[in-house]
Amino acid sequence: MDKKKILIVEDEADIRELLRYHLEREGFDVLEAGDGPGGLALARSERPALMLLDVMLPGMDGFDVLRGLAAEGGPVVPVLLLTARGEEVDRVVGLTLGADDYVVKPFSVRELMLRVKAVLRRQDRSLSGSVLRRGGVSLDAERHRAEVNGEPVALTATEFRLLEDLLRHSGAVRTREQLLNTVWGYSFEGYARTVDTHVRRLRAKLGAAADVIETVRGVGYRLKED
Amino acid sequence: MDKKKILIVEDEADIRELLRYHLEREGFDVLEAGDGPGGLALARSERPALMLLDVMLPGMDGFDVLRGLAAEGGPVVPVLLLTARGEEVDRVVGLTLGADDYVVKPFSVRELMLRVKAVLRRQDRSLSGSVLRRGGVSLDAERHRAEVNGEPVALTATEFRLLEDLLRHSGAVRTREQLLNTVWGYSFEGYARTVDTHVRRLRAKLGAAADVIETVRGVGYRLKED
DNA sequence: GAAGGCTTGTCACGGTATTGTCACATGTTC
DNA sequence: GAACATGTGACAATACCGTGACAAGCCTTC
Repeated sequence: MDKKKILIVEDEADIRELLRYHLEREGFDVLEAGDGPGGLALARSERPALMLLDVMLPGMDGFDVLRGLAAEGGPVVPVLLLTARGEEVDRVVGLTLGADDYVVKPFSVRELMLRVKAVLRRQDRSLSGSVLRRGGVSLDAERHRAEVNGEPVALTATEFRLLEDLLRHSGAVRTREQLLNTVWGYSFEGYARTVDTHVRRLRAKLGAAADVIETVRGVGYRLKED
Repeated sequence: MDKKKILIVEDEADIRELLRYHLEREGFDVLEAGDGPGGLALARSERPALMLLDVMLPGMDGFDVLRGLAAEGGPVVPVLLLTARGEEVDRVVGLTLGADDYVVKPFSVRELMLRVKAVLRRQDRSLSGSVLRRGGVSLDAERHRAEVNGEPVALTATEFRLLEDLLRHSGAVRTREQLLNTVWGYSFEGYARTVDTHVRRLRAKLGAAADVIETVRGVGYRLKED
């Protein structure tokens, strides 16, 4: 799972543009639909991680879209509603129909982004427990604690994210490129072999369990399977 | 155990409807009142497990209701306050007057439900009241009071909310972003390092117990585990 | 409503842990 | 052994956090 997909359903092109700009800057993949039926179709085919849904749409409005989603029964698409100010009743109906949250227009971009992340975080958390294990290594993302054979190990922020990424992809090879993108962020432009150095430091701190990180020559690194 | 009763005191019928819908879906018995006196009467006669109380009510407002409850002396009814955005002062007054928690409107339904359950859980667990503890630090949300090794400590509103958030997530790392979102609110647009300053002030006031707040370099802050 | 104190958000500074990069050593593949 | 990939040690730049200071806002008090 790389970039998360976010679907914007909004009839005003300006606002779509604005949202796309900011969402992409945050590292999301953006899909757009200008009306209800288009939005439903994309939600169905692309299964976005989140849908930003305008209530006021010509023809099939936001509520109809929500009903359409509910009618399908399949995996739920989280929805963040965009409502115009003062549409009190609307937000009530919307939340009743299964939206996860809503933002009132005109919204501050910053606030919207925060809510987007909040909804996604909730989603993530409900999916995966926060303690990762493999071999003698365990890592608690929420508490930001790492242990080797029960002994706590002090990792720096980068080392922690690196180990977390490897653990989340246990058994799969991670190329230096992939690691740079997820651990360092999409905007990092640097020496690919920086990864090597951090792997080294991580191995040193893991001590006895250093060999859980395998080198895959010519490709990248991988966490040893059980 | 039969269903728990929850009383909604709120003048807007839409919102009552919304809350009833979701609460019943979660398996609660729902009672409604459209004004303060009605709410008080129902609280008295039905002894609900929890009361969702809007602050802005015509005539007798939420605070008056809280005072009314306090005046009775009898078994306490837990209260979750619904306040409008920006009524900062209200929160403090409300918590001082004995509310257990508050939610800022416009709220996300999911968040509200989580808080409802949190308050009920707290109630179940500790008949002794909603006191959070860790190390030598104890914090009584109901009375808005904090103690270190039995000695009362005077905290400002922000310090209190900060410590409360950390205590509620004991052991988990809270990033500056998360803290800004929950302690300061989504609409706060400001310097992330404001958090640092408040942590510093909090630590200073905690004196001997200052080290219960751990710094997790590159990530955020965390409350020390036992 | 003026004065003063308290609270709060920002900022700049400085020490320090962390981080990225490089040069070179070592290892692997053919 | 050549060509290439990864490991290692060292080092300078950077990021990060704690701290002191300050101004604006707010509340209380007179």
